[in-house]
Amino acid sequence: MTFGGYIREVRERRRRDDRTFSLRQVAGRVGIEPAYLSKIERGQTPPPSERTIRRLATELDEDADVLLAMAGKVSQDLQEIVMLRPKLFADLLRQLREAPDHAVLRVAREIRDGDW
Amino acid sequence: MTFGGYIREVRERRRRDDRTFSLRQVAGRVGIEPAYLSKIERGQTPPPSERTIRRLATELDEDADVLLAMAGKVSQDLQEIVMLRPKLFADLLRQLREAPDHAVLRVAREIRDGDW
DNA sequence: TGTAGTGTGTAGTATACAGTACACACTCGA
DNA sequence: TCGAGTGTGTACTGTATACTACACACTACA
Repeated sequence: MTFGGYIREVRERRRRDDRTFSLRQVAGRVGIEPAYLSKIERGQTPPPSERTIRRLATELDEDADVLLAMAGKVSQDLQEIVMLRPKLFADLLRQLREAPDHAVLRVAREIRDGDW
Repeated sequence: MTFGGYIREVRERRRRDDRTFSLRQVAGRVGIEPAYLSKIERGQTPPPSERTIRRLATELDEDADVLLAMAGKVSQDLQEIVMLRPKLFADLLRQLREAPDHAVLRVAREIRDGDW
């Protein structure tokens, strides 16, 4: 699924029971030109900036990290986490690349439960 | 420590026992113009592309992920790992943001030992 | 003393990023 | 039927990215 196509799909779905989800009105609330959003949704222009994607996520009630991923981006705050301890997190991520979801989740849970 | 300053430091250190680590020769081997490397080392221009940073890392025998971090970047391959399962890894990284190194290391070890 | 090698100053370039601005044709309810 | 609202085509803009090209002054040593 492409970024633009997904945005269009979600927007039109929400529009069915809320008329304010027209392309023009969403663009207005997000703070971009309608023509630009139109091009984004049809994939005629690459996905917008992180800032704009975040606003779209809020507006459409979608997960920002997922939208960013579809746009080929990684959230700036996550990048900063990695950059603070690059070796540590680079190794960890490469270890976890192939690990199944449940293994990663367990890891997260263990850490959260704070048995440091 | 800035990216450029660090590169200069490492290069000059290596140069002490290997004359081929002059700015010009390193630039030549890395495939960029000497004037450009000079500006990078003095911070007169922002750090170069990931590709060029990787070559510098190889040439200077430094860790690419660490150099990239100093340059304010995160390796593309790591970004791709996150983008494949954005929610999963976004949550994990935010959980681990404050976790001490040893806790993260233990997690990595457990995963590596494959008790999925 | 000249020439090979050193670092640096200045100017310029191609490409991508992240949009704006405005006009156009269409539709649909009052 | 007309006017408000809809999506889209075209043209343009400012800024950042990632460099190249060339000339210059200095040093070192043969």
